[in-house]
Amino acid sequence: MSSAPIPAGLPDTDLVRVANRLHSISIRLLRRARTVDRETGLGPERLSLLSVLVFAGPQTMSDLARMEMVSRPAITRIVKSLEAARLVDRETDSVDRRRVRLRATAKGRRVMERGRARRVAYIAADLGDLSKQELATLLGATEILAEHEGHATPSRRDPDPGEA
Amino acid sequence: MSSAPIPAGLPDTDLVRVANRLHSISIRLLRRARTVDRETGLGPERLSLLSVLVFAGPQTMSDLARMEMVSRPAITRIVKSLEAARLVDRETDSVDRRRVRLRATAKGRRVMERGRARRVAYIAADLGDLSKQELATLLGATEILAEHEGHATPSRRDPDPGEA
DNA sequence: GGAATTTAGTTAACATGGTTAACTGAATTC
DNA sequence: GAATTCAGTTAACCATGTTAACTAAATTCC
Repeated sequence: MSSAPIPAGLPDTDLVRVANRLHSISIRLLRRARTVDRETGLGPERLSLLSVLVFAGPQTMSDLARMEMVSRPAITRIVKSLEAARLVDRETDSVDRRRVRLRATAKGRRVMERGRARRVAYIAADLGDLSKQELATLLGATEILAEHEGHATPSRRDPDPGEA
Repeated sequence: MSSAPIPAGLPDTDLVRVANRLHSISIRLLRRARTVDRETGLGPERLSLLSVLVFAGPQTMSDLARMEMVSRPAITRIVKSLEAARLVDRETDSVDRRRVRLRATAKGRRVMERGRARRVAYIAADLGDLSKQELATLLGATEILAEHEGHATPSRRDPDPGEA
């Protein structure tokens, strides 16, 4: 009963079984990890946007909207509040003056990094009782999945992964 | 470049590396899977609540609030809209008439199940180009993680390096 | 070169979901 | 049986999402 059943209509193959488990596991893992985010004083949307700027570097408003898969007005507002908190700053593009380049400030990077450290520490603590053997299997599996990210099938019209 | 770096302040052990990778992988996996949820016509909160009722069976308002980690008023509102859509129905507890038992309707179960099938199919398609060998590793890893769910350590407070 | 169009971003009006505080009514305690 | 506790709702408010309409800069095109 540790895993949810294969959804009706899908074949019970190894591939589907893995997909199904990864799905359930990811949901629970993130749900738990999220509980430590309170200490950042930021909601999920701001944290996510900040994380894009920290890990993917400076971006324009439209870049962020695409990456976060939300509308530009939504980005305008979130950026505004992050600027007010001095976590992000903006600079008008000197070539195309319509464009705005957003960057995480040093404070923004610090907040982000500490938040992620808390999450990862939390997850690690949660995995703490695994055997050496099990850990080795997980290391291999996460290697595969992380590698797989790079050449993920662009088969569908999915816009952009984007961190967090 | 496939995985995010270990957050500053954490030791570079296998355990932390696995935790870190699981974190990044889960974020990206769910973010992509979520894109197919549009077809359900429901937002994330309603879907999540419906999924609890489908997979964990009937629950009271307070149960749901606890499980979803939101306030009871928030649950009241979401349940109301799910009832309006005939995805959920309520029944007053005959013993304790303060309590309300919420259940997914047949329609609710159908919507939920199809939504999950779409997600899992999407993830499976995304993993489609893995080798037999890799798939075997993932199968083992997900088995470990799914098993591990049961006895998750309710972590105590982590050492806090002090934010600026 | 200048009008028309496209592009980047903002503002406005609105819907939804989160919160806390205050309320209603049922169950429990004393 | 009065006081308290408990389950759920309502109200007022804040944050975030949307679309439509706007401003201003860049580009197209005659």
